[in-house]
Amino acid sequence: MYLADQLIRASGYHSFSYADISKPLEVKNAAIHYHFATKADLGLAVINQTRNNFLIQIEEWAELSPLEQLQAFVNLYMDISQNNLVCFMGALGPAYTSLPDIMKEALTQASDEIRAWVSSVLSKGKADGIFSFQNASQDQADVIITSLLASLILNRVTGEAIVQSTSQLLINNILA
Amino acid sequence: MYLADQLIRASGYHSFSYADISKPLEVKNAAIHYHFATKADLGLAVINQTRNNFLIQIEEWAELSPLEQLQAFVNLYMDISQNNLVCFMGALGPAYTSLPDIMKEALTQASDEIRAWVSSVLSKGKADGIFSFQNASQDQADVIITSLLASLILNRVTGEAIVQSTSQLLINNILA
DNA sequence: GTCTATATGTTGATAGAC
DNA sequence: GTCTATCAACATATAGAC
Repeated sequence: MYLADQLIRASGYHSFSYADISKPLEVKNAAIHYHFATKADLGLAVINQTRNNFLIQIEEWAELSPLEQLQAFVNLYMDISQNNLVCFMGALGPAYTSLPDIMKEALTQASDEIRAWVSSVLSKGKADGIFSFQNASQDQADVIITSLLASLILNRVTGEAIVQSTSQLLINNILA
Repeated sequence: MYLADQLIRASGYHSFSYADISKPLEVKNAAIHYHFATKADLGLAVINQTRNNFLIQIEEWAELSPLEQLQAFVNLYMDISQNNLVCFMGALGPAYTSLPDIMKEALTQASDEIRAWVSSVLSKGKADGIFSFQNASQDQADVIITSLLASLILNRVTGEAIVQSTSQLLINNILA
């Protein structure tokens, strides 16, 4: 599970095999199939675990200010970049059309959850007077999410710390 | 070539096979190998063709104003979204670590070219007084590029027209 | 330049013993 | 719950005829 997650975020759903998981665990691939009948089941489990982790996180952040919540969200991407990975949406999203249906559904639900939360944080911050922006909260949220997501991708392609500069800019841009 | 490009932008380098190309063309896979000895050669050709197209494009845009140039750049993403694809960087970047070395190099060079051009357009626009932003041109360019790139990804995952709203917001944000 | 034929490896997956 | 053994399908790639 943990390994599958790392492998997916390292290079995607189609780039890893049961052998990549069973070998490091010093187990046979049949053992993996016992826990996850098909590869789609494994992929789905990874998505849903990530969704669940996110829901737990934002629950823990409930008492923070909108700015602190946004900072905490950005820090998720920082952590991922330090492991030289991309986020699960960036890893699975581009191959969306080639994913099993059950993974597509879960991925779409995940995007809904993330977008709704960021949007709500921005709305609250705007109402509190800490954030200031002209556009709809959802549009502003989408700019932040998409930029962070692809910053992780460009981090690896360019070898530069793109996510560092973009995340700072994105936050500064909406500070009142 | 054209087909390989479409297939890569549809779901990535690892998701298509020689059969996906030879069948629609009503040819045998050996015929493809004649033109591209290895799959890596084919992938490299797709990247370099895209790079070349981009260099030709910005050459044609040379006489436009910085704002028009930025608009033209954004329109590239609009066109891609209408075909329900992602850009080649979004398709190949997440799988970067699993790509053949020759493709990695070309992809890194492509990112350098794109980032440098957008950054230069923003610099010119700022000098001309049409653009206004606080941060380094490269950082501002990176926010725009990453947001557009991942907007195409989220377009497909969410089924919504994310790239429409984000691109408008990104341009409005830097207008003087 | 495309074909047939084939080599060689890997994939996800299953049956049945322990 | 993990093993051995095996499967069919598919992958990339090559040799040699036309």
